[in-house]
Amino acid sequence: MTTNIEIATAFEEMADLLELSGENAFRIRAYRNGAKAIRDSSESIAQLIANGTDLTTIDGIGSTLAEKSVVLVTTGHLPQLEKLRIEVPPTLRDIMRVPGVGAKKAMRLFQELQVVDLQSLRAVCESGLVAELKGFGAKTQQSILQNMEIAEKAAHRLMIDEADYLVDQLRTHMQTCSAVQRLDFAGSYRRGKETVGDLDLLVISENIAMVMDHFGAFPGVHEIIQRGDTKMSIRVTDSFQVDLRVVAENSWGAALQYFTGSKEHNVHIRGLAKSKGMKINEYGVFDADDESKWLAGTTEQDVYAIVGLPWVPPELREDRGEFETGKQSIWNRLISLSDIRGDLHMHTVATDGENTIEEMAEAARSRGLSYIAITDHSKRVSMARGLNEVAALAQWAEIDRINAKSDGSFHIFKGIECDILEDGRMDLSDECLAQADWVTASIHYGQKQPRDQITQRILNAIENPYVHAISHPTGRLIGRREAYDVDLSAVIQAAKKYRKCLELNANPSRLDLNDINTIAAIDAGITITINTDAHSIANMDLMKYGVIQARRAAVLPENVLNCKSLDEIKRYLSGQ
DNA sequence: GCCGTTTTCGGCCCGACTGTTTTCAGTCG
Repeated sequence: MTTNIEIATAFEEMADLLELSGENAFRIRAYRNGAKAIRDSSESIAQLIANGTDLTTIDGIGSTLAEKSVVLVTTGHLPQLEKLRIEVPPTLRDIMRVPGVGAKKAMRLFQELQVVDLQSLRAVCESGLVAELKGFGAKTQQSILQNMEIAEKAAHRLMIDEADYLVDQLRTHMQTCSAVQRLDFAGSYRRGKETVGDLDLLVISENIAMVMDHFGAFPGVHEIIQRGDTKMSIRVTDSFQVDLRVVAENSWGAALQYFTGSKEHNVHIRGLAKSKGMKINEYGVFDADDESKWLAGTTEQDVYAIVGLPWVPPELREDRGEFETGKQSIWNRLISLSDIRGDLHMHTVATDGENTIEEMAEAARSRGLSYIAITDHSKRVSMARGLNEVAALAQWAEIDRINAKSDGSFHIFKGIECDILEDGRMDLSDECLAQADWVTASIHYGQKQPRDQITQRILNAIENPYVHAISHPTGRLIGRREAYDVDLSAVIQAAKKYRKCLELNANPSRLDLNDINTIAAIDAGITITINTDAHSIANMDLMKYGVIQARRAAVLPENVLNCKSLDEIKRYLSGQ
């Protein structure tokens, strides 16, 4: 079955190839918008088509893209795309990824120097032919050569915890500059995206030169890409770009709003302003008829208020419905880290963890939690010395002894991360699982199985009366491994029917469920868990990344099982 | 190509920086 990602990818390629052909810019944008709408859709487009749903009801999909979607899903081919691929070499898209080379330059390089890919681009740069092209010049040729490495490394993005580390370093460095009056990080980092392609640093200062000098002296700086009157960009190690923007005090809110994005969110809000006779840029909100008339911009709240919106939490600024009235009343109740009362997925030295049960419990207690579940691996995960029935029962007996010594303010639940075997059975017997307080089921092996088989395995686990939750339900590892081919809507429906939980795994390399799948789960009325899957005490600090991901799906505390108090969750687990 | 509380045509977000120009095009975010 054609996935949403496959359809979106086809439309994105259409957009790129149309852009190379010099098509109308708005037509290109329509393809990109359509691709985003499909990528962001929590429902399977192929399924919608199979159900006979009219795709033009999706915002951004008109009659043309709807028809092309149907053709692609039903035949597996998109004739227009295949025709474009003949007219324009698809490998020119790689050239467009070189910073400084867009569609126009790429197409001229192709037409005048027969450049078709990065390799031939390098050749014509090194032979000096590019510098002789009208409008290119020696500097352009030189910068293309320098930037090719970045394109060859293929869009290196930082995971959210790596970005966090870099932000800390930059913040510490910039705070020692006396000219900095205020600073914050905007962009996708502020929106809490699971990976970050660059960082946007915003500063208020009256001495721009001093701030820029200080920025350029950041110890990790690799190269200064550009430096203008208000904007400067550096590259830090591993080709990662950091942008600095220095703004005046009364533009702070407008600039923070502008640079937080997303691009789609900003396009939407500026269109909204325009329809109300106003213009928004990074300096403020202005009267469209008299642009000298400044209306707002000191705070983000002011910017949103003047176009008739409440302040939008950054995590929700993706143009996924945040402008619709009716969705906004819950924003002040979005989940935050302090709502988390427990952690229901973690490992100990009994399998592949680094700490003992008591150490994990003490670490959780010191982080303000009132309960944990110890969920070591089951025997199938032999690499981690997974527990068999006897070992599991022994561990639970030990947990009973530890709990018996407790004053009752903190509780350790007897849990297991039980493998869902390749043949669809659970790794431990029902008799054993029945004695656990908490069973979370996972797939670790047979991840390449076909869709029906993988889906059926997870459905089996959901139907098992002793299983409470499914861990990392799609198995993806960000940047390393794709999700397994699972029919998640079937999983969600089953979880709904059997009142089971789905996990949002907070580990930054998992964050699984992702934001879109979490939206789908919450919309279906599923209770999720947000767990660290900690293999050490230090890993318990990863909870915040799961919470950020949940906020991106507008999750409220009542949607999350481990936001329940200890008494509440005891009642829940005893089935009352 | 999409869209509509200015609705079936005529719009579609906006500005900084660079390199190449001699007033601007291309790229980027």
